[in-house]
Amino acid sequence: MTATIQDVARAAGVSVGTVSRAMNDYSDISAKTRERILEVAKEMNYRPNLVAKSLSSKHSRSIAVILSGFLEDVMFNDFETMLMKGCYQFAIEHDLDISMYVINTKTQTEKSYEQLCYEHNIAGAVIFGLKNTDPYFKSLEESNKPCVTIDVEVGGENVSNVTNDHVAAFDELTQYLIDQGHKRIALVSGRKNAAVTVQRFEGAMNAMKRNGLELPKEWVIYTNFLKDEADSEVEKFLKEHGEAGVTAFLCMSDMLAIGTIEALKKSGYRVPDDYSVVGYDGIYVTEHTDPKITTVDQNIKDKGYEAAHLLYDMIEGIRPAQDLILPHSLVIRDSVKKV
Amino acid sequence: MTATIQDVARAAGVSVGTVSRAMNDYSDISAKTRERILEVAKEMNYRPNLVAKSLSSKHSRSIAVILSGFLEDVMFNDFETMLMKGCYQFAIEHDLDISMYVINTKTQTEKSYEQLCYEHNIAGAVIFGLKNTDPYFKSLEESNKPCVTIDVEVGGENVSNVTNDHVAAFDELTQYLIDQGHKRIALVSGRKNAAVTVQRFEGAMNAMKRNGLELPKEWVIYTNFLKDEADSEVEKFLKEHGEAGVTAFLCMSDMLAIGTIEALKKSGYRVPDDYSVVGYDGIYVTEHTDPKITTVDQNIKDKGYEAAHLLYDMIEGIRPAQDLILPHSLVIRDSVKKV
DNA sequence: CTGAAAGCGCTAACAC
DNA sequence: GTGTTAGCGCTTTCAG
Repeated sequence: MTATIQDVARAAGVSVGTVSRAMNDYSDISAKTRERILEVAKEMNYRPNLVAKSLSSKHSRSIAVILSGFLEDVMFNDFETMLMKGCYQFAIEHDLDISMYVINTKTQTEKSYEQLCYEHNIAGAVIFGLKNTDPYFKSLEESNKPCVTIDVEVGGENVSNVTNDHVAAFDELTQYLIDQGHKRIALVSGRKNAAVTVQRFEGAMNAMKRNGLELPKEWVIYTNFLKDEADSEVEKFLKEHGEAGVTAFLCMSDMLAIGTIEALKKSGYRVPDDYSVVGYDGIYVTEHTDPKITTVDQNIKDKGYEAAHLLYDMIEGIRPAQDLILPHSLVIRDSVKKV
Repeated sequence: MTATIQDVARAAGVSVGTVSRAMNDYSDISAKTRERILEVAKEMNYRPNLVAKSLSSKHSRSIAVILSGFLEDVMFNDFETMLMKGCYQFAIEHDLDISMYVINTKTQTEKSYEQLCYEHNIAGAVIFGLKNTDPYFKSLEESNKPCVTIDVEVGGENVSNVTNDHVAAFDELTQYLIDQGHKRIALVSGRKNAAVTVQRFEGAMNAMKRNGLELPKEWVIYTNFLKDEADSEVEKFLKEHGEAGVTAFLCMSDMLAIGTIEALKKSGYRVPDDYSVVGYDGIYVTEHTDPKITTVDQNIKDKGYEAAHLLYDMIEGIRPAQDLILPHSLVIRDSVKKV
């Protein structure tokens, strides 16, 4: 069995209180005793029980990454993984305890965010994958525990949002396509009412209008951000609109771009020779597809890192809840042809 | 603030002990009071504090997924994600609390597995990504907390291993390639001393020898299981050995197969027309690459599920530590040409 | 500076 | 059946 604070106190010939003071680097203890206790603790391989610690102190150095829809979604891609990496990176650098929990629409109704935090003595969480139809969406607003959402604006005293200027970014991406001479552009869209979809749509429209272009309804291809859907829907689109249709596909995510490219290849077309395709997100694989995909890089890992950072600052009272808009950058690669 | 057991007791006009009995569904309590207490608890939105619970009861319904190398490895692919999904799936179905922790070589030296469990009052863990050079590798053996490793045999009273018969599976895969008429086969290998590499190598050799084939040293391409390495190494290989070389690439993982195909395409070859390629693992993307990759499906999600299952049974004393060998299946798709 | 003691929220004997 | 009470391992007053 692992040594407890009692064991260390006994071995060092001091009280548990003193050991606690030594372990937590308090000032009201003589350097000499601290040294000695630390020595003894090390020898005994003592590790404070985090659980007891947080129970007793009522505040914890534990944060969480909460994933919504992890088990439901067919695919979980680089995006979420990179975001997690960023969070874990920050946590490890700052000696925070971090763990990942999974929720779904059902568990959200059973247990509020605050209760989840309370159950595990978690100081706060970064939440991914929340849909605007999820129960948490409203309950977060009244939460006393700080949290940071990604790309989804919830509102409330204790909730921050880390995002990008998706409107501007998608505008840039669209403009790039236009600058390359594309006038007839299909939009491969994500879930109709998702916040990110709405923003990106707005960006696309801004660019199109500015350039006097139109986006007919039938050129908008809706998906739930799933690659396979892009694949099948684009295939269908090609059959319906044929060669005379568009010259480029503007995709709301990289996964959709990958699906689109698959559909195009399957139908016997070459990218970018026959059709140009652009993605959005900047996930790892876009650098390794054929062709390499032109996309908007969201610096996803940084996004995770900054989300954890902001959460930490909120917990410590350093920064208030806020919307953090991170920079993005257009990454030009090989999936667009100048026409 | 969230209600405590005290609050519920007071509101229901009973003692905390009784509330505890009601909440935990003990038998020595009248149905009537139980009902009433549950009612009150529900109304108050009471949720027991798991932390206090495990601290007091000394056993917890919390398990963990521990990832080694999550932050170091350039890529974290479908494989680990599917494994996690399986674990979380089991946990959720069985009302276990599950969370994910990340370790690396450094943190492994600072804190043993047992200490990590102790710190968080975790009953046990499924551990992924352990390298045979990692500090945990030895320390797990003496652990009192049960754990389940994936594809890596550690040994010890409390450690199980969930794996596949990689020797047989890789033998089958190789045999398939041979059956399709391939005699000159390059092996795209993983990390030289990794357990999985050794096993797969053995499988390949078994099949080759049985068929009177040779595997010259220069046809073995070593990587660290990274796609990009496969890409660059295979490209190099093609330059060195040219057209007259091999007719097929036998890859130790799907990611390596993807990298290999990329290299082949980049060098102007078609798959499977010019070269055949097979992968191993059965990750999601192999179904959606161009061409679809012939591979060995490990049923990765099941693997995660069964790992969590076994862990649970070990914790509950239902099953002892053991090596669980799960079935695999050859999935024939489009990346191999009959020659 | 250090020890003693109360208490975090809960469980698990032990009484009655 | 139910209440009472002693901890679980730790932090944090409060004395001295």
